[in-house]
Amino acid sequence: MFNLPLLLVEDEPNLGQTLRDYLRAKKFRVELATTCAEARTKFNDIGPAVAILDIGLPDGSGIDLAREFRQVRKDCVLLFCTALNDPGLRVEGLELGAEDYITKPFELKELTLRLDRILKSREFTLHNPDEMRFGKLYFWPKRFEIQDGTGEVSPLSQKECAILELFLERRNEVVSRDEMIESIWGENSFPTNRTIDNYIVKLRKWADTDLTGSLKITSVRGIGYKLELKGH
Amino acid sequence: MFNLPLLLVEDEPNLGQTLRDYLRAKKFRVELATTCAEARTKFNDIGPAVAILDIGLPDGSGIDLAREFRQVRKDCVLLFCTALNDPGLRVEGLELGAEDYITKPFELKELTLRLDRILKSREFTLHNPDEMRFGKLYFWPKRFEIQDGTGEVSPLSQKECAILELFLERRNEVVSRDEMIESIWGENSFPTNRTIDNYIVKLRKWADTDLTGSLKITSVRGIGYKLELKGH
DNA sequence: TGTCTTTATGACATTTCTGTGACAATTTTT
DNA sequence: AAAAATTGTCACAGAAATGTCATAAAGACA
Repeated sequence: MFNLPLLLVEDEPNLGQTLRDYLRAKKFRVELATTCAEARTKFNDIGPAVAILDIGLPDGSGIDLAREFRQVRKDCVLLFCTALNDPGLRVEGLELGAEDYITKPFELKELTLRLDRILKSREFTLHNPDEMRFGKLYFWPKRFEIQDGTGEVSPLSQKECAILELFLERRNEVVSRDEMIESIWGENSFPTNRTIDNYIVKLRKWADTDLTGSLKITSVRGIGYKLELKGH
Repeated sequence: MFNLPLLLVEDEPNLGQTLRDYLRAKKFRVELATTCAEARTKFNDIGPAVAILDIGLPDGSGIDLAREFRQVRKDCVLLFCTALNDPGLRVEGLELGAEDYITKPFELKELTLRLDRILKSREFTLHNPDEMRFGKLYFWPKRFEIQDGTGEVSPLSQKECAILELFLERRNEVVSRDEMIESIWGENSFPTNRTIDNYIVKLRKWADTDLTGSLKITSVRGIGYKLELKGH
């Protein structure tokens, strides 16, 4: 149903894994991190639409983490969950734009009820973001525009847009040709492989301008392509 | 600004009055009740858009109260605030459709932050403005007039107005032909593509007078048009 | 009624997109 | 090492969408 990327940051292994499994059963694409450092890496990997953050982490505070995430991805749903029932902290979290703040102990059901409520109200926004960012690439789907690593903004055609959106929704994952065709051309249309390759050529023009060379469209022979950010 | 009717149910006099004053300062029309009985009366009196309920009341539970209110007024925003940090109760409250659940102690700021967030998501802020501005373009929808980059004011026809309004509501975003037709002509009318193109021609006459050339109507092939302000 | 505006449409030139083939480069298989 | 399969890239042509003008129908207004 959803398949939204979700980052779960929780240092207590037991709780973390329980939550992860539970959220996966709820059809989220969950990555679990146990430290701030790991959280940063995985944040860049999956570009989560939702982040559930423990506040007390071994190498830092979830609040600081949230602040960083906010800068990168404005529309990411932030949710704190912590044992500290400290009014000051709660205010700080909410001022940061956190969607919610759950105090331990809580029941799994409470978490999902709160999540459901948030997601319901933001369903449209989550699936129609104004801006998508990946490395130095900025993409504005509603504007049909992209900004490459050099800062130049260029218009995109309908198809270019659709393909780029696919790649950014599934960043770092391989998207097969069949999936592209089905989701963009529809089942009744059968473009040549060359057609897709050509759009890849075009998209590479933008991706390659990330001068660090960390953003790449890689071909996976016989399957399809992936847009990946290396070196994090 | 808001002046929304709000029912506050809190039996502790000190906290109740503080909250009431604070919320009044925030431009809510607040009624304070200290018992379930009083709450029922005042609920019927003011028909609140928001109800903030303490759970532990002298003559009953805020949860039961909420259940009654829900039946009468489905769209009322319910917000529990209580000293009991009981996961079971929280779940019960949220299942009832409560918008949020605050645990004491909390800061006033937290309450308003949460309120703001809820109200924002319900978009109480919608209104139709007298004046819309974009770049050097001024548009007065109620007067059917536009002022272009040269300062000249011109009258607009009904359709010109409607289309311009759409563009200004969604500035910088692509508006599809279908959206325009649906929102302006209605679903039963099927104007030719040429029809829309021609209105675009007319609107461009105004947009192009922004001599800096930063205001433009751009076509996105196969989709529609966008009115964009470049260089900002 | 006659004039003026609004609205819708058609004709035609122009632009842009899109898909494809040709061929080179690369990887895999034999 | 050669052959086969896949992918990278370019250029091109047909198709489709758009830009623009002229024009006709339908109202509005005096």
